[in-house]
Amino acid sequence: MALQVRKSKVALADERCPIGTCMELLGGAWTPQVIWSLAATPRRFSELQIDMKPISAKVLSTRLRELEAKGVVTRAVMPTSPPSVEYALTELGRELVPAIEAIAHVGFKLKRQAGR
Amino acid sequence: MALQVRKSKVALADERCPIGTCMELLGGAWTPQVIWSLAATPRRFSELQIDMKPISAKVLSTRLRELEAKGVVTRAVMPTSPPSVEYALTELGRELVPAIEAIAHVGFKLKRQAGR
DNA sequence: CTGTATCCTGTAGGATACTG
DNA sequence: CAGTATCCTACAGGATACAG
Repeated sequence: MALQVRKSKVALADERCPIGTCMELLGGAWTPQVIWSLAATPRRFSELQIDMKPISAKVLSTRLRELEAKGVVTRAVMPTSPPSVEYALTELGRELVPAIEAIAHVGFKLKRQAGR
Repeated sequence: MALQVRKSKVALADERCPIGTCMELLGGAWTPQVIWSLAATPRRFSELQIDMKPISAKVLSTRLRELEAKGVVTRAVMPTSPPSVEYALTELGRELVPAIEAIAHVGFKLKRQAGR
């Protein structure tokens, strides 16, 4: 599975469409799931990997770096041995949660209707 | 700009994550914007092109076909000359609107904060 | 007006292997 | 544990041209 967001010649964040502005943040494969996982509680790298089973380390790493660069998540290295790293949502990240929840809500509803 | 959704070996709609289920519907470049445009009122092909200025006819067409196949939009050919076609959201499509609105809301908020 | 058919390209992201 | 480095491929989607 994968979700990509590609920039085109025209900015995703068109002046007239606020959707692009937000999609820039939650675009990219697994991004909504990452935020969803972090919404409940801060998590470590390996925990996120487990949350999203088939995600590759590379992609998870990439996503986390992107989100960190965008100010959506924070990365905190715990001085333990072996080292562990905690990722958490920033305030900006929390603003995205309602949107993710709306998406998850629809998904949940669809799955219920879909059969089981 | 562009938004892609790619299927991987693992179903996007994982049993444990409802997000994938919903993202399957609004994945793909421009898909959220298409639904957003149709949310207000049914629209014709060329109107949608105008709404999303830089979208190519091919992609818009592709998106609309996908959404139609998924039961998100309906396509109605009006027997006029020249022919015009009206696209509208189905009931399923309307279920997606709150999620899109949540996304748009965040986007709008971010843009306001972002400067102007 | 409403598309469809081609062609072409970048790039996202999966696999795998390796590091501190 | 928490990544990074490569390599590789599929495929999304942009342009363009044409069609009913």
